[in-house]
Amino acid sequence: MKIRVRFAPSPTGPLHIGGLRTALFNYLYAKSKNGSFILRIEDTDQNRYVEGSENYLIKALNWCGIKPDEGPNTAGRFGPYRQSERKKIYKEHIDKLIGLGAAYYAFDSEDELIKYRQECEKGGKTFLYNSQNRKKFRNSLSLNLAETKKALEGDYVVRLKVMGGATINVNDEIRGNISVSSDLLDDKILLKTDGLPTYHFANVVDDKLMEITDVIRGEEWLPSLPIHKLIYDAFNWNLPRFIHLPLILKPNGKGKLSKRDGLKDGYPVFPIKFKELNLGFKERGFLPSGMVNYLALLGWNSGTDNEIFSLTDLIKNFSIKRVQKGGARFDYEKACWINQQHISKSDVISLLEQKSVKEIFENVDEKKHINVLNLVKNRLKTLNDLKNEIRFLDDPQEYDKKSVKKLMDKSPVKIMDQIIKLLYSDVEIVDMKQSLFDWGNNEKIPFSLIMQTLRLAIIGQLSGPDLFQICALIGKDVSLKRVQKFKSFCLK
RNA sequence: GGCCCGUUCGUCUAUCGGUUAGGACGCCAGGUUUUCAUCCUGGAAAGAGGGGUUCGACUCCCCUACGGGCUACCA
Repeated sequence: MKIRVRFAPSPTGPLHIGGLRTALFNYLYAKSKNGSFILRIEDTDQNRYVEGSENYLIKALNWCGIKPDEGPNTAGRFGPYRQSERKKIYKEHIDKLIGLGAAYYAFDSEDELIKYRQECEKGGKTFLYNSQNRKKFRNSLSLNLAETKKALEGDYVVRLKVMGGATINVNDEIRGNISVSSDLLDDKILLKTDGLPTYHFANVVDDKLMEITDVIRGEEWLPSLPIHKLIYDAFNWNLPRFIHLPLILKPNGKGKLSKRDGLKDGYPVFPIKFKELNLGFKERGFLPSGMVNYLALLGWNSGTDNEIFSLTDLIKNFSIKRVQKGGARFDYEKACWINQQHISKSDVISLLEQKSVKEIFENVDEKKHINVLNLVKNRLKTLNDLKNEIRFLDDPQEYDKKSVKKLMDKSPVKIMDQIIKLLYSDVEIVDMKQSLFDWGNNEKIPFSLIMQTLRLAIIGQLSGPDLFQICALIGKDVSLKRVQKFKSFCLK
C-alpha cells in the first residue's frame, strides 16, 4: 500500500519551526518510502483565521524545498483540501455517527458549561461531560424525542458518546502502547454550533477519506489519541499508524517553543518573515538547506557521526525508528554552525543568487563579487555576516584602540615606509608577501608584527580574511592610500 | 488538581544487558598554516534518586523526584 501522509496546519498566522519540523518529518517519511505528502488546511476555527496564512505556509514550505504532492494549490483526487470546503462531508458523517448511536445532540450553552466547569474546578476536580453525568445535561440522551426535536430548532452541538468503564489501548509507533480509562475521557464535541467540525472529528474523517496511512504530528496530540481511536472504532474504520513527534522546546527548556518566542532573545522562530513582522531564518541569512538540516537534527539522528545533510541526503537516511522520544531544546548557535557548513559547501554562483547576498552586494562592483565571496565564504555563519566581512572594501574609519596600543611602540612607521616603498615599486601584490618576509628577516622585525601592523592599516582591526588577497582586491592605489593614512595617524 | 508522555555531558545525541559511556555544538589549552580564517591535537563535561530482576544494568521492572504536554463549541 502506498504511503500517504499529511501535514495539516491551521491558517492562524506564520508557521513556526515546530510546525515546520512536523512538516519536514512527514515529508521525509513519505519521500523515503516513495509515498505522497499531502497538505491539508485545517481552517475550522473561523475566529482564529488569519488572512494570508495559507499563502505564507505554501511559500515557507516551498522555500524549504518541501513540495506537496496534493493540496489546495495542487490538484489531487482527494480534495477539497481545505476543511472549510468539506462541510457537507462532515455533516454526512456526523449523521451516520448519530444513526449508529455513537454520537448525540447536546443543547447546553457555552455559558452553562463554563459555569459547571468552574464549579468543578473550585472543588479541585476536572470537569467531564461523559457517561457519569451526561444525563444531567440537556441533550438527546436525557431529553425525550419531542423535547429533542424542539431543541434541535435552536443551537446544538454533536458530542461523541464515550462508553464508560472501558480501557482504551492505542499504539504510537515510537512510544508503544498508550492506555487510558474511558471514564477519564470527555464526550468531545464533534460538531460545533456553527456547523463546522472540531479538530478531532474533521481530522479523523479527512485522514480516512484521504487514505492517510501514517499520522505524523506533534506530541501535544497524544492525549487525544484515544478519542480519535474511538471515532475510528465508531465508524468501524481501520486505524492509520500514529507517530507523535517530540516537542521542540525553548532554549531555556521551559515549555514548548511558541510563536512569541525568539523575538526578544534574538533568534528566529519562523522560516521566512510574515507580513514584514518578525524576521525568519531566510532574512537572518540562513540557507534553506542549513535550516532544514538543523531542524532534522532536532529529534532525529542518522545513527552515524555525520551531521551535515542536504534534503536529498535526509530523505535517503530518514527512519522513523531513529526519532527521539524526549523533547529537544532549540539551540541557535548550533543552527548557525550547521548553516556555516552548508554555506562553505555551496558554490559561489548559487550563493550569489541568494536574496540577502544580492542585497549586501548592491553597492559592490559586480566584477568583484565572485572573488570577494570566495575570500570570505568559509567565514560566514549566516549570509548576513557577509555585510560585516566585506567592510575591508571600504577604508577603515577608525583603528581598533586595543590593537593600536599594542602596536604603536613597535616601529609601525618603519614598517609602513617599507610597504609604501613596495607598493610604489613594480612588485606585484601577490609577491609582496615574500618580499616583506625577507625584509623583516634582515631588519629583525618579526613577520607576524609586520602583518599585524599592515592589517591594522588596511582594515582597522586585527582579524579578517587573507591580507594579500584583500590588497589584491582593493588594488595597489587604495592599499597605498590606506597605508599612508595609517602612517600619518601613527605620526600624530 | 487529574490524565498522558518523557528524563545520558550546558545543548543536540550514540549506546538496542558486559564500552576506559562515543560523536557534534559551545567552552578551555596547545599546535600547523612565515598574516587572518581554516585545519589538527588535547582537555573539562553526562546515565535524576531509590529499590528490584540478573553473574552483570545507562539499557528490563517498580516507586519517587523533576520536566513537558493535555485538561475549550482552538488546533
